[in-house]
Amino acid sequence: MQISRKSDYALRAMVYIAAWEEDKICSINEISDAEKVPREYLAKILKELSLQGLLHSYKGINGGYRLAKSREEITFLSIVEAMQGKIAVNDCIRHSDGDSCGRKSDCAMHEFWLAEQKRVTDSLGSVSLSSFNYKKFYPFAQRGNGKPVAETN
Amino acid sequence: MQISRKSDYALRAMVYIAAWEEDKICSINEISDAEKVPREYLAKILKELSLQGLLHSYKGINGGYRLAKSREEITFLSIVEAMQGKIAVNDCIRHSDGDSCGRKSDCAMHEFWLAEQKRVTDSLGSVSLSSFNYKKFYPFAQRGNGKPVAETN
DNA sequence: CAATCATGGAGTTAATCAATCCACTTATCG
DNA sequence: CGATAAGTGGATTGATTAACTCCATGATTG
Repeated sequence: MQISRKSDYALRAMVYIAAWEEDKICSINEISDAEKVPREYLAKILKELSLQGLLHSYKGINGGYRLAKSREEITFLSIVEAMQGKIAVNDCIRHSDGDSCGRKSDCAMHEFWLAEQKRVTDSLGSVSLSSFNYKKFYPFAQRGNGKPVAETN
Repeated sequence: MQISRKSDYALRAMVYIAAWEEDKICSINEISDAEKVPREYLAKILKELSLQGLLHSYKGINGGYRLAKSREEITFLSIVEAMQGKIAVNDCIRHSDGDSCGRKSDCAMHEFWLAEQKRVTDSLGSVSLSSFNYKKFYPFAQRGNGKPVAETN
């Protein structure tokens, strides 16, 4: 795998959006300012996240993004995989089309990496936008139109 | 992190060498043939592994490499880190010089990645050349000059 | 001294990451 | 209607790195 900066930006953006009440629409500028992520790059990322079904986008003035699913449904794994494709700890695992790493079934490492891989995906898959504790970092999470946020978990 | 092919080759080579009795010297050619790793590339890798103190090298005819430490002392983590440097799951962790990812202490993700990181290093650090079950893949591991191998664990 | 090994350095190729620029469209508000 | 502020799309770039490859040199042993 290796969590790319792109995934990192995506996670930060999603966590940021999730910190607000559900119907709040966050613009690219707002997020890039808050998270100190390059504006144009972030635009691509948010676009991709909506293509992947994690965000809804709104055009025009007052446009922006909001979550397309509930916070519980959006795991860190789903965000990372939306950015980088399926996670793979190494080549041996990446092309798991039977012949894995070109060493067929006699690859001494394959089984080991599979287990390692599972450990990572399980871990990233177990954290969602509702279980992640963002309140600590986003005091505004309690603001908005009065509706407190993340009461769902 | 991301386990590079280089690390993968290094692991395979180390596992191969560890499968033999302790005083057996394995040449680059032998290992590259057995593990189907590009000869010249493997040469660099083995060189580096001996610079890192994991292998001893022997020049001249009948030269090659053997383990520089006991199998218990050589963990997968130490091999991977010899190849790629300290493992880091992402940028946020990589430059952990206080200011980590440029977001100082208010980085919402830092703590999370640190835990993730620890999980990975603990895991790779818990497997050594003596605990890894290579016998399954290397029937010759019982050959050699009669001394059976890996009785140490 | 010749064969067989490791060593060292330079160079290559391809891919990928992390952007950046800019022209275009869309929606709202006054 | 028309200015404004938003997202969209495409092209392009610069830096870095991964994964080699070539080859000339030097050591060791029989």
